Amino acid sequence: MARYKEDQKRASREAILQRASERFRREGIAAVGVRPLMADAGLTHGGFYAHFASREDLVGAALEYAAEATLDHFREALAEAPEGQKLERLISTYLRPLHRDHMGLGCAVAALAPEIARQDASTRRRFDVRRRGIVALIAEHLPPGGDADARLDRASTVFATLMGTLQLVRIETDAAVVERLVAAGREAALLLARRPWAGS
Amino acid sequence: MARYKEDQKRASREAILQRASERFRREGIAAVGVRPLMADAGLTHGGFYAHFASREDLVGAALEYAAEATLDHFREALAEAPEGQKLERLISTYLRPLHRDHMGLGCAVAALAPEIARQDASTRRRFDVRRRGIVALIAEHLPPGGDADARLDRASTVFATLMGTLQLVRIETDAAVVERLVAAGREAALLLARRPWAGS
DNA sequence: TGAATAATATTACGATTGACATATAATCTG
DNA sequence: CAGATTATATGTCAATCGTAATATTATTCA
Repeated sequence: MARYKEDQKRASREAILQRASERFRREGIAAVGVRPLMADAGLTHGGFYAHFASREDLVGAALEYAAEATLDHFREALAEAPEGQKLERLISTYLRPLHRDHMGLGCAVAALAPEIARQDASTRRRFDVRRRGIVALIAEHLPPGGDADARLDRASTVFATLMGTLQLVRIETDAAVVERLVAAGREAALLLARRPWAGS
Repeated sequence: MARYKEDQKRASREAILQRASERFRREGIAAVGVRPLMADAGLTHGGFYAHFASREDLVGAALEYAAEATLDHFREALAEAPEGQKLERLISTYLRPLHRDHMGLGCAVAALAPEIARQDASTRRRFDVRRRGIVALIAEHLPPGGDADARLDRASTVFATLMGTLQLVRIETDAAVVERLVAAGREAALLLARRPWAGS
């Protein structure tokens, strides 16, 4: 049944997705064509349509892939943090220079949010499920209290602050200002996360 | 000296910039070519290089233009607000549906932050001056107290939260979730802006 | 071994890209 | 009106785009 080494096709698809998710984040979705992408994955462009129905389809799949990778990455960072410092670790990890300087390997929302907003609703929905995963991860590590919805709402604001700060920092050209922005962003995120719940 | 109606060239340049700043925000910088852009401005593509040294040069100028327009827009919104409600008005204006639904006319940072981050440092610097203007505008309307740097730092966190929230909302496909995100974002921005200054 | 099939390569399509050289048309000076 | 000059238009360049049809290579079953 299976000609070629088994899993050959799956491995190729995985390679394409891995490269696409990285290059989309680093260079932007619109800036990366099918041909250079396939070449980067060690293939020629002709075979592309054996793996994806269209470029649009690849974009959706690559966004899923990137979000999944981001989620795994932060889950690992959380697992390594001592109990009681999970939230600080998450925030520090998100804002650290390593993350800022490698857009291609970091948070897909921070790297692509406006471009994702321009995609069709169907593509956006493919990504959105995973984005909520990141918010849920933050919600899990908020101080106890509040109902599930309130916790998700608050986690969203923490995430918005972190993501917004990271994007501002990536634009900033003055290194001293970068330091101050990061410190202020971290402090703000912690404040939002730790304030008392509803009726004090 | 002046052949053609005077200011003809200036008017053309202005038209190109106006269209470019809008289409870049709506469609993304990488997605808009010189030719369709010139056609949109009622000109043909050949004359482009009489106005700009290169596409890259246009990008920088259009980013300046967009940031300037955004700044004017929010200055007007602030002028209309009654004293003592300036800050709420700024936050509400930033997060209202009109702004969310018209990316081409809204905040250039929210529409283009990651793409701006990918530009050369020189292009980034052209934009960054204006971005700080928006932050300064927020800083002016924070509660009294704190030194100038502290006020700018705090204003940056408020802006990061607003911008991050707007981007998340633009991705979200569920209308009910959008409402909740906006409410939570507004509340968070106000909280960050109004917390007491020194210790405690 | 040879036929069947699956994965990838080759080649090509029309359309579009940024850039530029040259031609046209519109305006003012004399 | 004549002539100089300026703004825009036309046409072209190689390169690249997404997509697809077809050819080639690699693998396994009979």
